[in-house]
Amino acid sequence: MKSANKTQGLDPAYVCGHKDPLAVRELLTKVGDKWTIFLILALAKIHGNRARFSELEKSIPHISQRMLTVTLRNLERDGLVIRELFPEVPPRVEYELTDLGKSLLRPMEVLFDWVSGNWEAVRRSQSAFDTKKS
Amino acid sequence: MKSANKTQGLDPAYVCGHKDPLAVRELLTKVGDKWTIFLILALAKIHGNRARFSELEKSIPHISQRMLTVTLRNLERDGLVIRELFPEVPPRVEYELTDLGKSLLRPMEVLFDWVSGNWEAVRRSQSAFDTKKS
DNA sequence: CTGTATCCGCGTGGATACTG
DNA sequence: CAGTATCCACGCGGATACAG
Repeated sequence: MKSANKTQGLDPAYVCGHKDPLAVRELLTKVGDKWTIFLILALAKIHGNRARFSELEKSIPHISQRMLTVTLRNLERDGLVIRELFPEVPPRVEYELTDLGKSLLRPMEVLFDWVSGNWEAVRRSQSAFDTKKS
Repeated sequence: MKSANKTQGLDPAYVCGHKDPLAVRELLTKVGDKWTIFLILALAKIHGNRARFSELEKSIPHISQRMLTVTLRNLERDGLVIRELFPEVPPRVEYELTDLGKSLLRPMEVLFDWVSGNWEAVRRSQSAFDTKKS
């Protein structure tokens, strides 16, 4: 199958050395989405892997109702959260992280912590770069 | 690891409990970008935190020349990579991860590994979801 | 309270052509 | 080789209105 795709002794496409590179890239795009990250983290920490729609909305400043709904639907479809509807008046809906969703928690936290700890350094670098260019 | 819990019991906006929530969200969007992730990982592994333009292009299937250039410029501006031009004919340009860039390596790998290890489970969940809905 | 539906402006990014 | 410059199609996502 892959007999002669060596350039200098290493696979040039090693990063995508998967059965389905497109699927990997697609999923990577999804889990890297800012609303997805905020949602996973919020869902985990508000009470403990479980929260209702309105709580999530309050916990994630500036997210539109549309994006909250859309992102939650995608997470449900991807098997990362479970949606539970309580037929009350007024209606109540709770979302809970699945085991798969919980397993994504660590990667999200790691990424979020890096951003939290380094955004100021990045900002300084940007300023220096822009100054040098002007 | 639970760095965001520096606030009292239950801050509804704990996720954005930073001096500049907008900056954090913005940077999170950038480091979550698929081309950024592939680029950081490729840069680190081709030879060892250093590679030239054409090598990166080969290592990241389907990336356009434009996006490679744009992403590299942003990474340089953010202080994650350093660009070094060798005035030869033909010209040669090498990019190298800075210390800040290297510190982002682990988060990227963690996220990438999760995707690599779970995209099939996600795909199955999607199929089940779609079947149930149709 | 928890959505769904529609409109639509705007940024993202591919394709293409050209340059030092 | 390593870009830069344009054009422009497309989808993301905000705003708004409405519903169960």
